[in-house]
Amino acid sequence: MRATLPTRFEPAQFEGKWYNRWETSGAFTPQLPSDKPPFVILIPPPNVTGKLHIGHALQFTLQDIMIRFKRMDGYNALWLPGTDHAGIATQVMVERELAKEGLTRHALGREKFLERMWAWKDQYATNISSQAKALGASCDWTRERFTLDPMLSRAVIHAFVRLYQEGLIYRAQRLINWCPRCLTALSDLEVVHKEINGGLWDFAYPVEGGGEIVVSTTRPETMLGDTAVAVHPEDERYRALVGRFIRHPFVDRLIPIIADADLVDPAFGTGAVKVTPAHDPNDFATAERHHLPKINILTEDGRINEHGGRFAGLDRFAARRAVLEALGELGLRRGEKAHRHAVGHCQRCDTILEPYLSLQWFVRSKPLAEVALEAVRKGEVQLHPEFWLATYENWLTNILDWCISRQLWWGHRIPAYYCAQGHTTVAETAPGACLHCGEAVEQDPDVLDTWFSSALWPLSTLGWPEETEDLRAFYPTQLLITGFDILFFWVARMIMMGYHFRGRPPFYQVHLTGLVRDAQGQKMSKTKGNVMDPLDLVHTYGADAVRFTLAALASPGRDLPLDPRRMEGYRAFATKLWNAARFVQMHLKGDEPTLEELDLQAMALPERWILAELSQAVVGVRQALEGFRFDEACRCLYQFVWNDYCDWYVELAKPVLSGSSAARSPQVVRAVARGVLLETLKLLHPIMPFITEEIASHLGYEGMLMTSPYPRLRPEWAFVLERDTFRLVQGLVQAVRSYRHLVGLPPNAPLSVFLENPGEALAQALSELRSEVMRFACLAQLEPAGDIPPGAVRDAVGRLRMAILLPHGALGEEERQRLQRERTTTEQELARLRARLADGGFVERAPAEVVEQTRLREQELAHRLELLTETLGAGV
RNA sequence: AGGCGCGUAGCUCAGUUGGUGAGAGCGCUACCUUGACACGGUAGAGGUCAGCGGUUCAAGUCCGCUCGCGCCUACCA
Repeated sequence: MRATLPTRFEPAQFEGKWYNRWETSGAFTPQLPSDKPPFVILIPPPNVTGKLHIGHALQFTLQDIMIRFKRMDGYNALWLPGTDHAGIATQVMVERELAKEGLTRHALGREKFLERMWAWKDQYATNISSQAKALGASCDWTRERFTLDPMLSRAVIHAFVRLYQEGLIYRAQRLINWCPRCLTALSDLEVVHKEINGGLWDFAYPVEGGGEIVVSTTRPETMLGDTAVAVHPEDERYRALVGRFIRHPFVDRLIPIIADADLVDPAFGTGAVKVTPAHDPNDFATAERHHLPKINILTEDGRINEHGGRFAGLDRFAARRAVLEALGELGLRRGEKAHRHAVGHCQRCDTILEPYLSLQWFVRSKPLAEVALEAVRKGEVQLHPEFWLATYENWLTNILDWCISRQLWWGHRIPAYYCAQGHTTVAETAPGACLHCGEAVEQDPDVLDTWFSSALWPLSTLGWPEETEDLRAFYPTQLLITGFDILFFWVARMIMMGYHFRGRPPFYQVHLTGLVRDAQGQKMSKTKGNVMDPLDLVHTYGADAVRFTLAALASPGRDLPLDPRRMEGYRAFATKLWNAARFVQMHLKGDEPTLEELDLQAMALPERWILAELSQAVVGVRQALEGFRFDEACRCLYQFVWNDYCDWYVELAKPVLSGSSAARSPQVVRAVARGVLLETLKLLHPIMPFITEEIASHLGYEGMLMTSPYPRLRPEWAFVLERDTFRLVQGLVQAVRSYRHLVGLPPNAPLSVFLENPGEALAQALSELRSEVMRFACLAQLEPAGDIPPGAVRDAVGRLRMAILLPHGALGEEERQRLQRERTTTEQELARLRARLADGGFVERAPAEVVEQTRLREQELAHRLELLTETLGAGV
C-alpha cells in the first residue's frame, strides 16, 4: 500500500525526485511522427552572461504552464530550450575576468580568447539549465540549443548570404552609434536615451570679408569637424551671408554658409546652425544634400584625431573644455545656458555614445517590415495584450536600416571576404580567392549583431535551412511568451525573418509579460539591492509556491509587484492542499471506485454539489489558460480548493468517514473525496507540478499527472440545480453563525432555527443534510416548516425565510442598531429596484432575463425587509 | 513632441462584449488549542470605483475633457 503523506509539507523532499522521473520518462520529448496536433514553444534564450533572474522565472513558469496544459490536453508538446551567446554582454564579462589577470583580448589573440569564451559558455549554460529544472521547466533537453552551435551558425550564415544576394543586406559608410568604450557599432535599438543636464553654448564664427555668425551647440568640440554653417533660406537676418565663407579659427579650412530649410528652424537659438556631417545624423543628411565634406575628428576610443589640429589627442570631454577656452581667448564666446536634453548611452556599459562615421553592414529593413506589419494587422500573428499592436505598428512603419556588424570577436563572423583590389565576396564557405579578380582574400573581422541570430531562432533551432523533420513538424510554432521590452529587438525581427525565409510566421500567438518589480513597485536592480534570486525563493517557499505566485500576479499588461508575503500566502495554499490530501488519504481503504465508475443517480447532495463546483472550476481554468489569464486560473483553483473542497466538502465528509453519520455511503464519500481531489490535482498540475504529483502518488494514482489527460467538462457532473440548492444551505449555515456573533454568543452556544416554507428542493436537501447543518451551524433544533415561536428573530437568506430563537430571548441595543442599519440598506435597495421596475424603459428594453432577475431580487428583498421589520418591531 | 498604459477597500490587484446587490489575497478586529491543516477555523470592519461632463432604460465598464503616475518611441542644434 502507498506510503502515508508526511505530516509536514516539505517541497525539497520531493521536487528533485519528480523532476528526474519526468525527465527520464522521456515525456518532455515529443513523438515524431505523431497524430497529435503540435504545440510548440521556443524558449526566449537567456543570455549566457550569468544566472537567471526573477523575470526569467516568470516567463519560464508561464511557458511551462502552457506546455504542461497542452501536453496533458492531447497535443504533441515541444518546449525547446536554449541559450544565447549575447555578444557584447558576454564578451564584456569575460574581458572583465581577463582584466583581473592583467590580460586583454588583444594580448591573448582571437583564438585563445574564443577558447576562454567557450569555457565561460559551458559553465553558465549548465547553470541556467539546472535553474530551469529547479523551477520544474518541462523542456525537451534533447533539443537544447545554443546560438553559436554549428547548426545554428550555419543558418545565420546562410541567411546573411541570401539577404546579401537579394540586396537586403549591404555595406556602407554611414553614421552609426559608436561606443568608445566597447569599441563597436550598435544598432539604434541598443541606444538608451537619457535626459541629462547639459549646456548650450553660443559662439561666433568670423565671416570672411567682415562680420560674424553666431551658432549654438551642445557639443562645442564638434566644431573642429564643421564643414558648413546653415541658415534658413527665408531668414532675412542671414540672407546676405548665404554663399559667403567662414575662416575656421582652429583648423585650416574655409567653410561655406549655406541655406537649408530642412535642417534649420529659424526660431531656435540664433537661427544659425553649425554643420558637422561626420558627427550628427541631421548634419550628415545636410551634407548629402549640399555635397559637403564629412570630416571625422574622433578616434575610435573617443579622442580628437589628427583633424583636430592642436586639440588632437584630447579626450572628447577634455576637448570640449579646451575648445571653449580657446574660443574664449579669441573673444568668440557669445554666451551659454543650462540645457536639458536626451543623450544616447550604451545599453551595456552606459558610456555616452558618439554618432560615428564608419563602414558597416546593414539590413534594408523596410521590405521585411512591411510583411511583418501586415501579418499582425491581419491577425495571422496575434499579440496579447492587444494594445501592443499600436506600438508594434508605430515602430515598423518608421523603421530604419539595421546596423548588424559589431567590432567584437564573440559571435557569428561575417561571411564577407575582401581582396586588395577592394572587391567583396560574400559566401557561405570561405572562397580560396576573390571571385572577381582571383587575388587572395581576407575575411571581415567583425561579427554579427546577436539579435540577427536571435531573429532566426525559430528557424535555426529547428534545423533550417535543411528541410528537417523538426522544421516540418514544428514550424510555425504556436506560442511565444516573452517580455514586452524585447518586442522590437526580437519579436518583430523574428516575424520579419520567419516570413522572409519560410513564408510563414514563426509563431501564431505572442504573449507579452510585464516586469517583475519589488513589493514597493520598484524596478529590481543590483544597485538598489532589491533583486530576488529565483533559486533562493524556490528554497524558501518551494518551486510550486513560486510558480503559483508568479502566475497569480501575471495579470495581462501589468507589471508584477512581488511581495514575499504574497508568496507566503501561496505556500500556505500548498500546505492547505497537502493537509486536505492527508485527511483524504488517511481514510482511504483502497476499494474506492473512480468517479467515472460511480452511479451518479445514487449520489447524495454534497457529492453532486462538489462535482458541480468542480465542473465550474474545470471550465473556468480551461478558459483562463486558453486566454493566457494565468491570474484567473489561479484564482479559480485557489477558490475551489480552499473554499469549496476544504471548507465544505471535507467537512461534509467527516461525519460519514468518522462513522458518526450513516446517512451516506462511506465508500461513495471516500471515492468522491479522492476522485475530486485527483481531478483537482490534474487541473492544478500545470501550475504546481511537484506537489500535485507527490499527492497523487500517495492517493494511489497510477502513472504521472504530467501525462494524464487534462480534465474536461462532463455535463453529467454539472448538477446546476443541486449546486444552487446547496448554496442556499450554505447561506443558512452562514446566517446562523453570523447571528451568533452578532448577539455575542460563543461559537458553540446552541440555537434553534425555524424555517418557513422552504420549498420542496430545499426541504428535501435540509432533511437529507439535517445533522450536518445542525452540526455546522451548531443548532439545538432545526424545524423545517414548523410553527414560528413568538419572539424569534426573523430574517431571510435568498428566498428562504427563517427564524432564530435566541436563548436569552432579547436583542441587545448594539445588535438592534446593526439590524436597523441592515433594514435601512434593504429598504434603500428595494426602493431602487422598485423604481427601476416601474420605469417603462427598463422593462421594455432590458433583456427579459435581467428583468426577471430584478423581480426575483425584489421579492427576496421585500421578504427580508418584512422579516427584519417584524424582528425589530416585536420588541424582542 | 508623439504614442501607450494606469488611477477600484490600509497594501497589491481582479472586474471579460455596459445588465444593475462592487470582488480576491494580504493586512486589520473579535472569537475559537473543533482529530487534515494555527502556513488553521468562524464571523466582521473597511470603497463618493481619481475628478467633471455626456451617451443609455442601465456606466467601475462606452465617449469627451481635467488632474496625477508610469512606460515606450523621437536627429531639434
